[in-house]
Amino acid sequence: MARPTKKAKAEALTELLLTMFRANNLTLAWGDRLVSPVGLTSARWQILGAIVLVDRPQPVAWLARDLGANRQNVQRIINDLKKDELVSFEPNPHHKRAQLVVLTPKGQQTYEAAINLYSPLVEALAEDFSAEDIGAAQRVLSALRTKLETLAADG
Amino acid sequence: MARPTKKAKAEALTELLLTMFRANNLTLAWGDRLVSPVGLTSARWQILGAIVLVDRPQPVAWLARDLGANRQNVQRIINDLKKDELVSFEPNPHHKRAQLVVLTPKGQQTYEAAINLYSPLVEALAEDFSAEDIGAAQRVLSALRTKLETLAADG
DNA sequence: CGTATATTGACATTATCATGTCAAATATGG
DNA sequence: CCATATTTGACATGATAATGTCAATATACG
Repeated sequence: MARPTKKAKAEALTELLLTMFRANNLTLAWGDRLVSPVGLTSARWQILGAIVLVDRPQPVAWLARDLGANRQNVQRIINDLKKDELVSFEPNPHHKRAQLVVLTPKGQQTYEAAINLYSPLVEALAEDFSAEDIGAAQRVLSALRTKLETLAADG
Repeated sequence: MARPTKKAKAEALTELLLTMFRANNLTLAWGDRLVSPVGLTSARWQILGAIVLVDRPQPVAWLARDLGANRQNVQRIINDLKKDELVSFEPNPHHKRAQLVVLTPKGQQTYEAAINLYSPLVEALAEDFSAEDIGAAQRVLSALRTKLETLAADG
């Protein structure tokens, strides 16, 4: 049959989800190895990235929401980052307890070093794919994300 | 410029990876909620699926390799599944210690119940995507997986 | 057969994640 | 202003995952 049936599409999506689980874990492991020379892990790197990406410094709970992650785990990792002097807290004029998280110079250097390790490799990796396929994959996964976020919120 | 530059593709891939992290976590959480009525979790469900998919019963270590997961964690989960009488061990003619993992009738029923919960939802979810986009996403992620598996093995 | 190597399950340890609770601080609605 | 609900960081606890080690077993190779 030319037109894909409902079931065929559902099976394809199932296969995609299983592939995503694998690719996700492999990517995290790859990231761990990649940035370990600068003392980071995938998790710490992601959190540094979240801090860099926001326009203005935010408290931990906001960063956690941005990341779609657990507030408590983000807190723990950011506390670790503070011990390593990669981030520091600065007073929040709007909230006495919820301090703002900012990168220290060391934190900025570390993040840049991670990016410098990452950039050439992701460029090489991207060579293997067409821009169209990457775009299609992005469409599917971000739509999936939106859908599941809605489901998680409502129901 | 019409032709996507190296950097543009690399940025698109980076964005895709970040989306994948989110979609992966949301999918696992969704799966946890989905199959919790039958006493499963995403992790237990995946392992049951691996047991079902293989033609012939396999020992724990082989299943772990199939899943690309930790041998020890799979062992722990399968031990839990045995306590719940969803799987049982049967003697392996080729190996005295490495027993073969098989589903019990209760395990089969539970797995089928999970599938019955899952099927209509994944069909509904698949409606939102074109078969072409799903295929493209599958191509990208499985190529990514292959690439990273190679890197992990060599490097 | 005999030896070296690899595999496997059991066990222990540590790290990471998930979840709930609490008090302080803030925001909201009268 | 007051009462209530929400947010936030701190803390505790249990679940899950990652990593290393060990003895038993199996495999490969002379």
